[in-house]
Amino acid sequence: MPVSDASTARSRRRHRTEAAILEAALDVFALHGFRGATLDQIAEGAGMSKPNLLYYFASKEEVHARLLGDLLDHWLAPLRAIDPGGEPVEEILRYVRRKLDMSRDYPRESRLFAGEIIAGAPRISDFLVHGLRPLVDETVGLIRGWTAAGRLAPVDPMQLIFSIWALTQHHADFAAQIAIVAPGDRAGDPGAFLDQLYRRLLTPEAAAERIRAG
Amino acid sequence: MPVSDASTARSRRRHRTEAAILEAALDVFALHGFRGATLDQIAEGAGMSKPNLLYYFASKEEVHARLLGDLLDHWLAPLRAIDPGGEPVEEILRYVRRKLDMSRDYPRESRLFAGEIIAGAPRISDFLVHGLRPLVDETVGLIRGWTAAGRLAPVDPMQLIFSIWALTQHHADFAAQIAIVAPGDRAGDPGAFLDQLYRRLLTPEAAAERIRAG
DNA sequence: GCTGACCCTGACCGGATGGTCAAATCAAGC
DNA sequence: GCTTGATTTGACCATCCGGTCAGGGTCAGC
Repeated sequence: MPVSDASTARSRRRHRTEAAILEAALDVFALHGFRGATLDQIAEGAGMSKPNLLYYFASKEEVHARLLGDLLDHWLAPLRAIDPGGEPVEEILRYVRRKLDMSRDYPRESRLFAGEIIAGAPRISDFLVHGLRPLVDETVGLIRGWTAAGRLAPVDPMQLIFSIWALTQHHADFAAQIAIVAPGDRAGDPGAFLDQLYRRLLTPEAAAERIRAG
Repeated sequence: MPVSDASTARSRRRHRTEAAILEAALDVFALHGFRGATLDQIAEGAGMSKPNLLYYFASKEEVHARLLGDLLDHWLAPLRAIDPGGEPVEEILRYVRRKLDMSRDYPRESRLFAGEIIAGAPRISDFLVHGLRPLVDETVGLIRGWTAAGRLAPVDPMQLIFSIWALTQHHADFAAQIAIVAPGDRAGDPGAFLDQLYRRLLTPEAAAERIRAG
């Protein structure tokens, strides 16, 4: 197992170095966007020289593409996790919670994505067209079905999805603003608020009355 | 009135040139952020040479600062327009509508602001601290009063304000994503959706009944 | 048609930026 | 300890960037 061992040890080492580069690159790209980021800054953040960084990644674009690729894999998971067989309101609330968790746990990824969209999505339009759109279409159909069955209050499904994206990503993308306007504990709990908001919006009238009567 | 005429004619001409520069600069800054924007690109967009641009503005920072200054004046207006003497739900819905109108009519300004926040708000923290925060605090107090008087369903006021910002700005900041995921008429009407959403959330009657139901 | 202030630009500068290269260093197998 | 391939970097390059400067054009007032 000499060759195999050596190769895996090397590959592990290589993997760690790449991870350090991607980590530093995420900081810089999330803060300044693709054009505003510099390889020198990324290399410094990763604790190495610029030529060494370019030994692991062929170009600035490649680093950026790798980050986006890794990110977009995660991006669709919460949408996919919606269970068509579940209770509609609870399924959507679960989706909201997952999205909010992602914003809390991966704020830089969220900002990277936001920056890319603001810049006109030049590098991720393929993902949006062939990855996100079909899944959204599917989910829109699912929501329409739920609404038609009276298990969900009648809402515009597309707008509903957009609203969830907006409300959850906001906490990551605009963290700097939130930290200034509502420093410390004054911000309240986004999770509880969103739960309340979507429960009120989505609970069908019949169910609401049943609860009222119950 | 020779001198006066000449001076106003010149000032008018100067004003037009500055406007052309700011117009082009808004395009570029909104798309690529401060660091990603270049003076050459702005000058080309404004149809002039870079040195001429720098004849009107001393530096890249000055162009950017001017854009932000002009923008931030507009930014607070909708919040200020909330009438403490009005009907709570309608006042907040009016605020939502105004914010949504701004996102529709000034999407580049919205993206400029968003990019600045994502970048850590290095150039607008003063505005956030001394302009936005006090006004938000005031509005939070107003909402608390309304809630205490039973004229508004009990909601976290700060979270309510954040949600309005998120939901309205989203349509400008993420326009590229929306255009791809829901091209053409499939997007529905954001105004109607937000109206429905906030009416359900804020109308106190619903809250009372929900509490009754326990 | 001369003057003087304003407007505009080509050429240029110093420094940053993405990327290359040859040489030095390191780690692992013998 | 020697070899070999993977890793790392200082020096360098072409280009771009923000900004300067000297000079030329424009135009209103005389």
